[in-house]
Amino acid sequence: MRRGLDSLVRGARIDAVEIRRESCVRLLPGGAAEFAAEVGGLRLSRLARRGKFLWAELAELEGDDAPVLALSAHLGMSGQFRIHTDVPDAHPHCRARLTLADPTLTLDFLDQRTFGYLHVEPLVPTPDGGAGGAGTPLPLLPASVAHIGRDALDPVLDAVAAARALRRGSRGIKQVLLDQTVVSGIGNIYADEALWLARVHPERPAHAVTAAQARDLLAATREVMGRALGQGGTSFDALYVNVNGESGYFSRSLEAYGRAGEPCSRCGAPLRRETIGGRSTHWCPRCQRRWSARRSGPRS
DNA sequence: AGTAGCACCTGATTGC
DNA sequence: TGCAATCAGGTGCTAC
Repeated sequence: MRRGLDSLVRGARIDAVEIRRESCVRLLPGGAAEFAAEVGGLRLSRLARRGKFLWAELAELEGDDAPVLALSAHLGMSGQFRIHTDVPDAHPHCRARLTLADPTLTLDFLDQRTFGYLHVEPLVPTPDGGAGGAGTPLPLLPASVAHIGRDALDPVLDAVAAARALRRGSRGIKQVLLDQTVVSGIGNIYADEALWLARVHPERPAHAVTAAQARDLLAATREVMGRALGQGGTSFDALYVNVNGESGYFSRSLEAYGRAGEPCSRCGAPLRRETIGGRSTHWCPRCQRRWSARRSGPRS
């Protein structure tokens, strides 16, 4: 989504804002009026993301002052950005429409479940030195993004520190993978896929994960997310599409997620599904043991 | 401080 | 056919 937006809207001027559902700008005290007043007339500059948070730096039309504001967004469960070269009738789930100039485009924010939002906020320095996540490194992050950890695919991610952080606490390792303050960008599907690839049980307490497993998990996460990105994401239906309304293909490569009852491609055991921590969780009961397999071979 | 539980929403699908 | 229950890719707040 970031790549698609960057290639199409970078540099465009925001000429008009139509908030079609007030709650999509709920983080602003002044609501739709404040949003429109803040972003109107500014230019969408670099598009960046960290984890699932996406933003555009907002540049003044003239002068080359460093941007101090960002138009940020979170897609929640069902958010989409769609770009049109004309002005079509708005989709029923269209929550906001930005009219852009230079180039002339219609940028729609769609969100069926309305957990997503648009926001305008200052860019602030971050304790970790700041990097824009996968994509262009940035010195600053939007204030609401400053609390999350570096993206799993961030080239500047400290893998040693991240692996150590994954092993802290009593929570199941899947919960820790989903905790965006540890490493960001890992969602429910990618957590299940990474755990399957690294052969780690989702409920293993974080402190019982070995250093080698933590390294494997991080590597598996990067592998899975990198491959998914290469295939345009894991979209399976019209709710999950890129800026042109196209679906990704990674759902065809899933090994665990959504495959309950099907044989594990490694060992043939039927995959299990259970709700863990409120999230649907899929794993192979043979490859992914809650506790390490008993040491084999003779003891001395 | 760390963690579990729940609220926030709409719409598609499933089951009676 | 109709209606209610269930489920969905995420985050953040509150209470313990």
